[in-house]
Amino acid sequence: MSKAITSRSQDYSQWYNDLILRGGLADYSAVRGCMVIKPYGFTLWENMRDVLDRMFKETGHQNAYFPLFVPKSLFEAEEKNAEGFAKECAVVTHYRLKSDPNNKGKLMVDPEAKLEEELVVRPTSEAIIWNTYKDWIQSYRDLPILVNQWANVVRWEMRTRLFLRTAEFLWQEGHTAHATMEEAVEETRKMLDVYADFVENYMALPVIKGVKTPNERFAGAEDTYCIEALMQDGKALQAGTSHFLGQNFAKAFEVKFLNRENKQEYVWATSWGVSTRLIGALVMAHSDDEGLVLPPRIAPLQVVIVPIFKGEEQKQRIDAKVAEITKGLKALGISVKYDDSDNNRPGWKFAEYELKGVPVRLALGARDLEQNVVEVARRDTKEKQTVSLEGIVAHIQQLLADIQENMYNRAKAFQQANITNADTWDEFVQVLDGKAGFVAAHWDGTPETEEAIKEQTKATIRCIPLDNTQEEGKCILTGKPSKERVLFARAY
RNA sequence: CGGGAAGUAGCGCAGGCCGGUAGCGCACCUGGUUUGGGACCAGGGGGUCGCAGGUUCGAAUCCUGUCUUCCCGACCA
Repeated sequence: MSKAITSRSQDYSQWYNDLILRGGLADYSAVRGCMVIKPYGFTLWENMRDVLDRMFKETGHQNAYFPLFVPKSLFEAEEKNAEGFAKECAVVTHYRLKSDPNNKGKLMVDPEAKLEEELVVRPTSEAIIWNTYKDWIQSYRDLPILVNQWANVVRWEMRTRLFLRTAEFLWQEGHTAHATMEEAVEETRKMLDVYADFVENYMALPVIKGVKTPNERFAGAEDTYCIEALMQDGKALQAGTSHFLGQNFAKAFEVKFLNRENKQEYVWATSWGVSTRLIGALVMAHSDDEGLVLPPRIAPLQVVIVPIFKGEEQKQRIDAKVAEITKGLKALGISVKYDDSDNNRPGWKFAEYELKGVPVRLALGARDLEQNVVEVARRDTKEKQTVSLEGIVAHIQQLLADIQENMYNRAKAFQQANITNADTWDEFVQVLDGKAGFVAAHWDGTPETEEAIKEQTKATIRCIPLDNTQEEGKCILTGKPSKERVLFARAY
């Protein structure tokens, strides 16, 4: 393994790839656009998943599972949704292979095993789920339905990037059904808040909650809410979405319920999701030129202990002390690894665990034992401190909390410093090409203007912030009147 | 899907123009010495040269196709 990873200033994209691969999160696979998530990366995902799953359950949701395959006729029922995804769908057309008579030892698709109806590999599950909900819902007493599923989906992307955009990815998709519009809207907003809470408090990543413009809206939704995060290179990344689907799917799939007045009504719907893309966001937001920097609350490994010793006698004394510390940490639910492997020396281990983003590293040697201290290094600031072994467990617990907070504060300061107002077209372009980040500017509210700005600058409207201050202004492109600024950025 | 680059041992690369015994560094294995920021010595193992065709007495090398990855565009979470 060579020493250095590509630095951010040298090549940001390569830096990102290096971190994923060398940090042990994922690998490329033999399948185009699909990656292998390695144990270290998957543990990270599991940690994120566990927290979210708990949050979903606390807000009244239950998990269920729906098929991977969606019959084409169901898929196309909600036209806007179908059209939106049509270009990137994998389709199953046959159900059998056979030996190739012209090519010994090889297989071919059996032309006689063509499916009556093609199956779309789900790019999202609204269709199959709403087709199912039709059977679950008769009266208002059956509502609401609050269901989430953890699943894989496939979107046949032209250009893929590890975690950010892969052909297959893991996610969760919540699909809820409600008796009233108000309740569905409330659900949409509630889950957006859950996402923001999770991303900010567990991933230490500040986000802006907003609503998408019609151009950026989910296909088939009435309103798409989002949380937008800012990466270190000044590009924005959509970290989660929550959709108010109105009655679009209920109408497409004839899902009606009998209300208290004994009248048939269409059901109101929401859907919401976050994906393994969040891992990409995490990497790009916090990490540095030495490797990953992972927030303690979701890090696969929170503490690593490296022994430094001469001879077996010293090693045994260190082992005994480490066992004590480890026991104390585990009792507090802190994950810890004692790396006493003999094939690498301490310096190598230091570099390795920095690359992997382990929040806290302890180095314990004979000298430390004599003085009853230990060297504590924190990954976020790379500071090293010699700390008394008395109360070390409590110290580490506090340090993990400090790191979590510091990472959030640092990212928050970066985000705040990179939201720039622009009042003229020149200013707008200058900011985008210079410091980048979010540009808060007036827009006349038309899709045409949004499209024109996108064509000229590659910047899109990331969102209209929910808590937006209202102020009179003029559209930076057309000069037409506007009542509020919207957030533009170049985005992943 | 267009434009560029690349694929040779687990990783990073040389060899390729000019066809003729497949190499180097790191990693790995064994033994020993080591251990406070990517250790050292000695010995050793490992490769259908991405894959499939073709040219040739002979192909990592030449030709054709194909797959995968990276970078840049159009499309998207």
